[in-house]
Amino acid sequence: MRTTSNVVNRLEEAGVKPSVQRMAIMKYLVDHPVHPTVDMIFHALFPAMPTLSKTTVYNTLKLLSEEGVVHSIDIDEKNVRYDGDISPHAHFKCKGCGAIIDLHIEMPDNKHIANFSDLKIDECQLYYKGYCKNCITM
Amino acid sequence: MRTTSNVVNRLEEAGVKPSVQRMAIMKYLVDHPVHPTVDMIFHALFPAMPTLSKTTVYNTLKLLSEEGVVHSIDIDEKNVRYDGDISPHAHFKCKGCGAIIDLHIEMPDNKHIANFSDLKIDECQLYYKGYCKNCITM
DNA sequence: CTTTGTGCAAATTCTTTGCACCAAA
DNA sequence: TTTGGTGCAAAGAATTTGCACAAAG
Repeated sequence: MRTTSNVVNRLEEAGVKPSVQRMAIMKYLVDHPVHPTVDMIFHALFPAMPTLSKTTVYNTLKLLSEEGVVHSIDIDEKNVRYDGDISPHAHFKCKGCGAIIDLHIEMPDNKHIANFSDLKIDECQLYYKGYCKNCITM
Repeated sequence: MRTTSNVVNRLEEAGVKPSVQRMAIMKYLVDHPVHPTVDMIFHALFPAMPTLSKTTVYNTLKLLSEEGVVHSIDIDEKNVRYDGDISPHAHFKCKGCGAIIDLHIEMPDNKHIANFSDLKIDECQLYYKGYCKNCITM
């Protein structure tokens, strides 16, 4: 299957051993670009993997985001969200339904901040909040 | 005192009754633009206000941010930060010392997203992470 | 009085930790 | 074996909730 080999590659390239659990979590993220929470991932995988523990999901996502294989997203005050798409893009959160949507717009240029040269910037997150199509009318 | 009357004005303009506690919290935010957590605010005010409860700090900040008097900042995974400066600006978080610094740079133009016209955007947050001057060398 | 704000204590929720067991090299 | 991964149960930390009391008009 296409995704599976991609997933193995992405893990191995980052020096992460592709265990069954790690591959399942990574594959889930790639196949479900909805920026799921730990809980969502756990409940999605549990039926097919009844020995999976939430601790492992936490451990894995922590490892993967430290290694840069996935991104963690703090757009939601309540839970951390995870994104398997690490290309630069912004996010929009609907305050009505809670959905988090990718915005593939141009990200701000870090050179703008060359002035603030006493900072070493290595991450940038751009978040928008408002209401999506379905929630505007309500 | 300058700040106090400003604080009263900002609360009243938003239709928030200026109780002693609310004024103290608002004044603290304006006078200490370090994007404090609930806990920091509580511990700063408690000595002079021994009956203050953390619940009231939570209640007040929730109310103030709902009314747009302050901004809540999700740059830190662990605790929500609050900002009394509601002018548009970006934030930088040092991954070394944890400091959160204002970046008064131009914010991205929402018109860029006019294409995504099926979204009603009413908030924008721009976060940078990295290392500050003092933490780069370590 | 009546409404609104405050604050204690308990409950909830998300996340981390300690430790024992399992698996792969 | 030895190292690293997994998972349970417990701990920890941040925030919310329920309810009684206090304050203000």
